[in-house]
Amino acid sequence: MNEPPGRRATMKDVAGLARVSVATVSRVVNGEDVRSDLAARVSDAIDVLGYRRDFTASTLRRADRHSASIGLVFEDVSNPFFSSVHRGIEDVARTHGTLTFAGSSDEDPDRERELVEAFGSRGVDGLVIVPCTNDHSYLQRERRGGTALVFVDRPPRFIDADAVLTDNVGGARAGVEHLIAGGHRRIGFLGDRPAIFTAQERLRGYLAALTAAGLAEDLELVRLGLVDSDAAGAAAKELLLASDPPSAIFAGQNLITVGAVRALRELGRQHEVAIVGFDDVVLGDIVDPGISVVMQDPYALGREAAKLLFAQVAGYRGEGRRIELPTRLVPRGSGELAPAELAA
Amino acid sequence: MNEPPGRRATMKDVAGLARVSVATVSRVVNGEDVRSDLAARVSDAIDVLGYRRDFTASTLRRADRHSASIGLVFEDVSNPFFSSVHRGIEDVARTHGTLTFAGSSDEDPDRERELVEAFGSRGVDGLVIVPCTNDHSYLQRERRGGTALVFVDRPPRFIDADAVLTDNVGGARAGVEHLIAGGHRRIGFLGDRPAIFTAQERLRGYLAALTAAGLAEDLELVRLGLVDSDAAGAAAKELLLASDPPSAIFAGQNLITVGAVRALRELGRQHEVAIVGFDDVVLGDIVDPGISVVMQDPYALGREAAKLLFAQVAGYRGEGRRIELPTRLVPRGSGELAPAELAA
DNA sequence: CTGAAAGCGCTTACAG
DNA sequence: CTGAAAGCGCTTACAG
Repeated sequence: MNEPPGRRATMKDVAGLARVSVATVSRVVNGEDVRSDLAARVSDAIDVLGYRRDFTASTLRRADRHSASIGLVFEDVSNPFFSSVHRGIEDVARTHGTLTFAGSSDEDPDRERELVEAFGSRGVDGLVIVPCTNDHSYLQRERRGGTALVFVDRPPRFIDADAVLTDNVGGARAGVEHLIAGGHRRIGFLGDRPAIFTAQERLRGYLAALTAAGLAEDLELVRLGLVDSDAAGAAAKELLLASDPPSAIFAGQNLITVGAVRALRELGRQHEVAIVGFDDVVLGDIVDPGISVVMQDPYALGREAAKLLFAQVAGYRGEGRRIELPTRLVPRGSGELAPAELAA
Repeated sequence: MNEPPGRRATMKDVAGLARVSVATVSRVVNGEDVRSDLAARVSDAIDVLGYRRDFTASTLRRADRHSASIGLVFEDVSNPFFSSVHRGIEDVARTHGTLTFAGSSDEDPDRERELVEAFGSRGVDGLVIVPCTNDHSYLQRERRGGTALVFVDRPPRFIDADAVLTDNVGGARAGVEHLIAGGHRRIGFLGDRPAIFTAQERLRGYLAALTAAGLAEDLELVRLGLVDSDAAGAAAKELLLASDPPSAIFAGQNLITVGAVRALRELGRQHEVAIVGFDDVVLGDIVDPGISVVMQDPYALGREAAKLLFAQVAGYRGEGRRIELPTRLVPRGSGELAPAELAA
């Protein structure tokens, strides 16, 4: 580590060594036509000096002004759902020679705005955002500055923008209908914070399934605001230990499913109480019983969002587009347990 | 989406509206002392124009030349291990007002170098890298340019740099010794590609445990190059269906553990063959039997790496430092199954 | 404290 | 095709 950090070579240095103008160096670096002997001298000088162009400086002066970077705002980069979205975006961005900034909002609106601000001040070409704010009109400023904008997982509010979503209502409804078809009449719902769009939608799907089957909704069976696995586990226990407990549970999200499944095991009732979860969970096929889930495709969510984003960067200026990706019900055992009355 | 993307306001625009020089606007933006009436005019103009400083342009001219951005090179941003490292780095970077680029190399040396190149040309202040190349001397160029550099999960080769690693040898050894203490004499090893440092080290730990116990090593029991869960599952089956099969398995990594556990279930032998895995796996406590693991702490790996990185950014220029984080053995059932001879 | 000027590293009209 | 000059948006000596 002992070498002093020397100054990085500049185009001027290269030009001096190659005895040409900086304009010529610029042309060589950018692959424009240059007389071959000059080009050779420039290439040699570049090698000797270990020169590399400062891309951000070039962005400042270039006609397109593209930074070839985009910013991603997730709830948490380490949540498997979002990290798959991330990878989907990265793979598309790579084909556009674009690098990705990523950051976690932790569902804090201030953090979200700070990230957008920081990305914006670094001149990103676009923003992919999983919003936690209620009002997204503040993003109008980025839009006016020419920044592309796509929402993923949750839709825009008070701004017209592209969005890529999962069919949350349909997915939840299919999961709950599956339980109803299995004979269940009392089905609990464990959900995330009601402020979160996907949590609302999945609750809607749950209620729609009940209504369609002519089942009364019992708000005693609905628990919201479950922020992590532990909260979900506690809520599941409460539900099951109450009088007139549900015979089945619909879990609104991966961490909630994990918590609920743990709770069932702790009560020793994993073979009695049915459960279907939204989102796949690792090892869900190996647990006994296997965990039935409504799968969504986070990688595709990211990939589609990135495609829309780069269409904007390339010039698309139409109305906000909306893509809704389907879900898939995967029965593995836990969702196929019969209610106790029938089993007996 | 219909508004035309207007030009972004510049300092010059603000200066014009506020009837001051751009130098004064710069001073206000940077919180330096400015006469209060001028400062007020500038603030008003900033609000009216929706002005925001171009941070990258300021980096070009600023004395410190810091871009307040760093680049992360992972194997895969969506692998739960790396995404936890990512989050650990992000949380420290945030306290330094620094944004993070992230990219996936997929164990492709060319991809790794491309990412480093791209980050470097965008002037990142530092690089945190999980290398897949054999020779890291190419990073000397970044170092000379003043870029901070920290290796995480895998050590530097042919360059002296800071590194944050897990005690892979000790962790694997402890896991295998646990199986030996349970009475196992034939223990299989399922490992990742032998080119990967952590795979080598964990194999070393496995062999060290055998040697210390006076057990002969049988290369028939060692399967390497398992790139995903499916490959690991196939290798596990092969091992168990051979003549003279092992009574226990040590799995070198989270995806391998998942594949091996699936294979055991498919063979219906999950209650007969013991298994210990390196890395925790989601729901590992819920499967029957629970999956015993050697846990490492990816979040801490990221956090410590980022601390070293920012120490360099702040001026540290000493020898390469090395931090090795301990592992923790977590028995959950699968690692405590007795060998068949004893059980019978 | 304030402003005019120079300059960070680069690209781009503009002459030649 | 090549080079001198201007300028991208900003900060920083330098005079006043």
